Amino acid sequence: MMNHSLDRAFTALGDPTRRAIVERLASGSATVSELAAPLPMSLPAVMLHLKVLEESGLVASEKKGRVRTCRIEPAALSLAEQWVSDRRRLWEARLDRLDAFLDSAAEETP
Amino acid sequence: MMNHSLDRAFTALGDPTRRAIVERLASGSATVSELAAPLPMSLPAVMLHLKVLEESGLVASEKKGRVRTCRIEPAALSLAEQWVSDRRRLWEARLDRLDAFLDSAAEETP
DNA sequence: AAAATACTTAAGGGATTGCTTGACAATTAC
DNA sequence: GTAATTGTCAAGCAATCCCTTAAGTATTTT
Repeated sequence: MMNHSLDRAFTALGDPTRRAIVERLASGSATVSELAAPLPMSLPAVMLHLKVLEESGLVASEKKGRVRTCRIEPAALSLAEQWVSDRRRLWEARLDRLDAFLDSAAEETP
Repeated sequence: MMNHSLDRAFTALGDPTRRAIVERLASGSATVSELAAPLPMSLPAVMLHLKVLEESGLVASEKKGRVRTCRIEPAALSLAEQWVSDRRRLWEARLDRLDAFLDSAAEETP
């Protein structure tokens, strides 16, 4: 499965500026200017980051008048979260089985 | 907090080859050659991906004789998972509060 | 000791990323 | 209607990324 949307989601989250944007949006919607205000870069640069976030599906936005308001898209976050969670659980299940094996082996040769 | 380790973890997971490696390792440790076998690229290329994964903390490895064996490092996976989870929950809690507000508002003007 | 195996390092090249500045809408306020 | 606000587009540039091939090193195997 050539999962393009996970590519984009994880790559988007790999940049500290974009994570800061997601962090800010997690506590409520915000306009482009509001998002840009605390960031140490030009407005066009922030726009580019927002574009990446939108293409990844992590963020959505609507323009009303001259103001664009952005919000989290929880489904995409959930997808990324799930991928990591599934792999970690699979690995940990393996470890559990190994522990169980070692324990039973120890019982047999006390 | 300038979270460098999350940068590396998410960026690492943003590449499909590296996700394929993590996927493979989730179901058990493997040598470099075993990891490289199904991948459509040269061995040195795979080594570079492994280097990125190790620097991100997602994967660890040990060399015994001439064979390097790689394994998942669940703590780093957990960290990434947690970051996404926390933001999603924060956002969803907001949505819940909004629903509650709309419900109570509807009760007051029936 | 020679050959095969398993990995590693180095050099380089083409594509992508993350910014910048400058110019240009489109909308709202005065 | 003029000016301020808010966002967008375009060109360009330095750094990084992902891969290649070629040439090693270290460890078995025969």
